[in-house]
Amino acid sequence: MATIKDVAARAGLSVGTTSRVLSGSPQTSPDSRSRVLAAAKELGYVTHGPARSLRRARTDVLGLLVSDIRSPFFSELAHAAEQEARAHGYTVLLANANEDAAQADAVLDAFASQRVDGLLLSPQGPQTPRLEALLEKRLPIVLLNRAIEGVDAPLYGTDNAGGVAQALAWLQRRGHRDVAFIGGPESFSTGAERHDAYLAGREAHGISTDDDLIDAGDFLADGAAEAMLRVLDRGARPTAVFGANGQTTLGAMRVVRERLGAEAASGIEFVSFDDIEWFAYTSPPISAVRNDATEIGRAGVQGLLELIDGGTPTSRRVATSFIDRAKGDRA
Amino acid sequence: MATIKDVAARAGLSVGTTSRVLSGSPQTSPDSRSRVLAAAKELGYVTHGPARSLRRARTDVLGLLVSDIRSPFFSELAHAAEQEARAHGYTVLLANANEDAAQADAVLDAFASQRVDGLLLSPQGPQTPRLEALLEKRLPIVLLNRAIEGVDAPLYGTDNAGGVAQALAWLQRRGHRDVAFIGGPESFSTGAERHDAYLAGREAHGISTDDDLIDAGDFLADGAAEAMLRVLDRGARPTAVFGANGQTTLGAMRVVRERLGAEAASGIEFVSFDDIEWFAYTSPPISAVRNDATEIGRAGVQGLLELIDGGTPTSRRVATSFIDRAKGDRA
DNA sequence: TTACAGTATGGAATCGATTCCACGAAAGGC
DNA sequence: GCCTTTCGTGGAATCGATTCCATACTGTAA
Repeated sequence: MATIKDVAARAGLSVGTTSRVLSGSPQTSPDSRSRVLAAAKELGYVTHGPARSLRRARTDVLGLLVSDIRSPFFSELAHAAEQEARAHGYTVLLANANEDAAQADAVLDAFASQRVDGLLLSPQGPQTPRLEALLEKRLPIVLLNRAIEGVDAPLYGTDNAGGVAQALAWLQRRGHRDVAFIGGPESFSTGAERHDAYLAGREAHGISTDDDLIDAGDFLADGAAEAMLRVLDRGARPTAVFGANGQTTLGAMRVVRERLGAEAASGIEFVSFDDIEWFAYTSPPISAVRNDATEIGRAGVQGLLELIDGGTPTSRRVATSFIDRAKGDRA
Repeated sequence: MATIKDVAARAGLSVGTTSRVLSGSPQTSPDSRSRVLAAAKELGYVTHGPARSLRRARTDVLGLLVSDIRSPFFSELAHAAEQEARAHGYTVLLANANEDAAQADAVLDAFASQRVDGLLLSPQGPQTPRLEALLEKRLPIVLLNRAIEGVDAPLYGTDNAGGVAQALAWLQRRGHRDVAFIGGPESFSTGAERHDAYLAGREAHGISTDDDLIDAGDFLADGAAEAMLRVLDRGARPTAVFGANGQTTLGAMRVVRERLGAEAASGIEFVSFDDIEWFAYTSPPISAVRNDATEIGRAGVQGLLELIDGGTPTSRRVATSFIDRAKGDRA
């Protein structure tokens, strides 16, 4: 591989001048500029990133840690983040934590060792020692989607309260009174926020305040199924079910179908926080609050870059949209 | 940030010895080992990756270039690749090419500059100059899922012929004779392989060889819809439709519904190359050949690591499985 | 003509690690 | 008890870039 020394030799100039040309310094003559560029091209020279990073004390690399890139929300977010980062000359290191604190810590170590310029973090559960160490070292960090207690970093996430309000408005429009709400874990800020917003808003939207209709799972299909089962076992017979995330709605739907039969199930309307492409294809189709993962990813990178540049970006809640898939009037 | 010099000073040893301890060289005494490790811990020392990379001429970073991480196939593949890489001490740089050659070239430049130790490439279309340059520089590269003409790199991908055979067997079992096949672009090796396998196998499975039943799109829903439309416009009335990838099947299904009505559509059986989670929820449910993206990602990384170690890994086609979602007997 | 400002350049120090080399001390062989 | 390995260590060179500093040169003003 050709180094800057080779380029300098071929151009008949010093490495100093060569470096200045290659990094676009104005302190260069047109003559040396053309000679250096020609030599670089002929040799197929590519800057040695690690060497440059060593000297400049920055890597132009951002770390992105998500819990699982396979989730549509995160893959959309990762796509947007990568595009936005690239548009600003940054490259993205990707890692999955798989909801496992040990793995998250290992990743944070690797990111720290790579000397990423900043971190996009979609945290799982609580604060970890590594994270604390990085914060102390003043590594620029932004949080995506979920907050972490005790971590004072800008947060870019869904407007959970606004999303729940959209769902409540829809439930009211559809004339539902007996609505089952299947929430997520209180330990996730998303779970808590959606739950709180629902409790705070239901009465104003003409929805029963009977707490028998409310239960919570773990944001996964099976946990949600158990929660839904508990609701039905309490004798509640809702006309609509509101799942606090995509998997939750699915799990709830499965149980309703199994316990009440497909016919009864198709008389019940479902609404989900989190839209999944194929909710249009279920029967009945599921209406949903759609997260704007693209905008969250983009905003997260922008905020992080601002932080890297020494600015003080502010957290932002990105608005949701509502996808109404209900057919016809309710009887 | 603490450097190895700080650690050495604190431990009262030279940087040489300190480095040996930290990188686990056997040439160290138990005494200096414990002193160095204690000092490192106290200072919160983290190896400076770029500096290490500069000296060692390797980065322990792999580049992963996919066309779009939002596709379920790629996000599953990326997840598996990242996990496998991490298990071997590597970190993964992720980039999306968005089916855009210019963007792919920009990414390859960035990867080259970062001096990734190897490249996992899910190519779009043909060879690009950058790729050629990297191959000439003998950068270890493996291809994922699609081949590129003229590029002699190990390929880890789906067993397209085997998958088509599974679909053909199913079509035969279900007693279909008039089967519409909506293919993908011939310029993609996946499109060409699936198409060829279908043509080669249909007769032996009792399927009509009428070419009016066959058309091709661009592997996207809209292009597939147009292809399906052409088939119907030719007067063909298939009892089953075989889509050469997930989006293709969806586009075809949409057109069948729109043109023949939902009732007629539900009498037609669909089978897709590429399984998508929610094919279970469509009506009628879609049977599918499932790609083992996880295994492809894992095998790709293993092959790449072998290549990096100077070995000569061999290409591998990963077997598909078949998800039969057909209900009951056909009349 | 002399002095001075402004540019372009070469040379050298530097970033933070790894690794080669040489040296002293301890251990083993006769 | 002397000679030869072996082992641990310190010091220095090195990786490939960037950037500071000093210098040479150009052109302008007094």
